[in-house]
Amino acid sequence: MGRATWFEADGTKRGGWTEEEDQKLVTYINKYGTGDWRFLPHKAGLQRCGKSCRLRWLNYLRPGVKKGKFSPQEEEAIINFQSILGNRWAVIAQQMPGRSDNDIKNHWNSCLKKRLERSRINPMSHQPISNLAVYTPSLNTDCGNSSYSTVSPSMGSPSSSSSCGSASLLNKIATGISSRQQGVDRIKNIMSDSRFTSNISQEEESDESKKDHGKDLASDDQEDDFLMWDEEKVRRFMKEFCQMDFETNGVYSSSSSSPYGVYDETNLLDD
DNA sequence: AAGTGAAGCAACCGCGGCGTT
DNA sequence: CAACGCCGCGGTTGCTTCACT
Repeated sequence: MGRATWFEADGTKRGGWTEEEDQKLVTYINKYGTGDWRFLPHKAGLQRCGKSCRLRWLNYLRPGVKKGKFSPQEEEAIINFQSILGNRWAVIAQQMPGRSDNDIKNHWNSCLKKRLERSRINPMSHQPISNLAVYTPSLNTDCGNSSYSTVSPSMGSPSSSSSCGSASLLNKIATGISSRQQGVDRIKNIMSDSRFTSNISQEEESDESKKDHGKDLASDDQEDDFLMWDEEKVRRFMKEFCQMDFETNGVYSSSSSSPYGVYDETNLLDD
């Protein structure tokens, strides 16, 4: 599979990788490590750009990278994480050892997203699709559960964003703002749960006692913090999140055998 | 058996963040 | 503090394979 190979004007090779190239890259990295991607291709004897080498290594050649089909548990986990974190594939990948962000992203875009849509669940909001929500975004008056309702207010008038005529821009707006805002909204709900609030706030208190926080966990400041969470913080959150029961909006089941999360997608996975 | 569309996978592109100068 | 360059990330594209008609 993959793309046909071709050469740029400067002699850089593009497209699909050969076994020989893979071998060269693996041999070099095993010996010298990744280091500076700029010079790595030249040193490894490859006519590739550093970016291409990096991608190939991270998504395919890196030790421990898991190939093949996603298990139902993994799919469940992806849906779970996506509902909370949005399209932050790198963060999601960190929670799923062996899977690359590219792999997860591909699987979401090519399979899981469509599966949710077939089941009439909005893959952005993870809420059941209603005709009202789909066709009348500007009429949505609920408290931000729909992606549309989160896009419009923060971006000015809906017409201003759609009038640019760029599907790519609209996608960006939708995924960047709505999914993250959706995540923030959900996080706020979760954080308002006393169990979570007490657990996390205690840890925050001890971890960062030097800092003069004193902020409410559900405040706007906390939203901004959430958007910048590092791996450790996300991991901690996911740990808490996965231990919790949700009866809030019917999206989550009260229990799950999954090691990853609690999203009830049984009927979807059987699809 | 041939045609066609969907699904899956690999890789490229462009942008934003961050470190360095 | 602005300019620059590199890296990482997310979106998108292109190719192959598979399933169905």
